[in-house]
Amino acid sequence: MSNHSDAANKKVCVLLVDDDHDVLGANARYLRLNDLTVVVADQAGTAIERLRADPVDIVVTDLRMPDCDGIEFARQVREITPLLPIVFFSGFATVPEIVEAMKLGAVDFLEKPVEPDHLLGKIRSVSASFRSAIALQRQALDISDTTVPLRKRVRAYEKYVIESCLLQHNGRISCVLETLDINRRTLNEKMNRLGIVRNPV
Amino acid sequence: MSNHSDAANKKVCVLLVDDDHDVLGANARYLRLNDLTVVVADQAGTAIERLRADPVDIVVTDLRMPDCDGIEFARQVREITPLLPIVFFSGFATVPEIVEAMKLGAVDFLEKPVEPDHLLGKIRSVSASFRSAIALQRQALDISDTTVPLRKRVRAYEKYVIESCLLQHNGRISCVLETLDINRRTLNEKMNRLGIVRNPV
DNA sequence: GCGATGTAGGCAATTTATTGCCTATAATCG
DNA sequence: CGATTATAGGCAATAAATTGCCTACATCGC
Repeated sequence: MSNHSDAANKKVCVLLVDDDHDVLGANARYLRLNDLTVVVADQAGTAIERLRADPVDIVVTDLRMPDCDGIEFARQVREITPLLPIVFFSGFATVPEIVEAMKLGAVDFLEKPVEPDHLLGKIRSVSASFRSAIALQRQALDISDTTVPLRKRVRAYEKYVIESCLLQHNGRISCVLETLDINRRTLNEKMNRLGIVRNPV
Repeated sequence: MSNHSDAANKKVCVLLVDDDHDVLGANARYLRLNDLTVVVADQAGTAIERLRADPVDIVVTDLRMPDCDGIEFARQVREITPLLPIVFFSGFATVPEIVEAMKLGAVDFLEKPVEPDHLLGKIRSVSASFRSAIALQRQALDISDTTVPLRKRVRAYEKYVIESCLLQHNGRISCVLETLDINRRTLNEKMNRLGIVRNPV
């Protein structure tokens, strides 16, 4: 679908999550008309599956979902892809929810109802300007108040470092070995353990 | 006094901005009792003056102020000190306000009324993470040129997480154990390995 | 003083991670 | 085609981290 190998004419691929089927359908249609690839899901579980199945460039999700709250969903997304930009929208959001979402690296927070056109603009600007140092920094440095095992945090951090490094060197393992000053066998083991997928260069 | 190390001796300096004099006074008193230096201001203009006059380590401000809104204030702060951590609090904040505040680099957003104790914990954790943030940033996020071993990065990150957590819970080991979901012996070992000093509570 | 609480650390068993050696599999080049 | 390069992974030795058990020490309230 969204083949990452050809940067020039690659379509931006959006994972759109909303439990309201009408809104979901309408937005998806509008985005597709505007030359985006759209993967839809009407709940968090499905969205995570889709995410595992197919790499996307940005996640746009409702904060309120029937099967799982958006913050928890964002955490799961972060475990799979620590770098993926997430845009939230919601009709009723509390202050801690918004703050937590932003800390989890949300790039924006829209209020319902979301204008399709506004959404499109947001997606375009985000996918264009993503990879701001601040976003990465926040994500890596954030310490939340909640109970998150140190083990888990360290794993997430390690994954993030390795993935960033991979991205930076276009998936060239030998460069990562050198940059991170690490034994090849160790890197292999870590990537397996952390579930880092090797995308073909 | 004499039982503190050099690093611990340096008091954290807080710029506290609130137009409610009673709350301002009460919070300032509480923070001072807990060994922080507090500079107060009851409006944005004065706060900016204070900021220019005297370097502070963290700004804690109301979002609503008589002479200027908090977002505009944060912009002015950013012009003077682009990296200074800002914590907002407010009773009525809109979604765009919170999002904008977080984008301007707010490190947190508290809801009024703010518990003095909660505020203290927040300030300590923020100033701690900020202190190590620069070092960590160099090691962890400056992926580009230098070869920084993954090992070293992970160590720095672990140290940073533990230290922040310690500060956030005012040095109470048992809380850290719970928050980080870690065995006591393991934490002890890690702290020794990473050279984390236990400052007396 | 005495017991309760919170903490540190020695020791040793166990688990987990690292890594060298060797082989295998693609892909690419000449 | 064969040689070269880049990579993955099995196996096993070794190194390091985790953690339970036990002891010790300080502090605090009674």
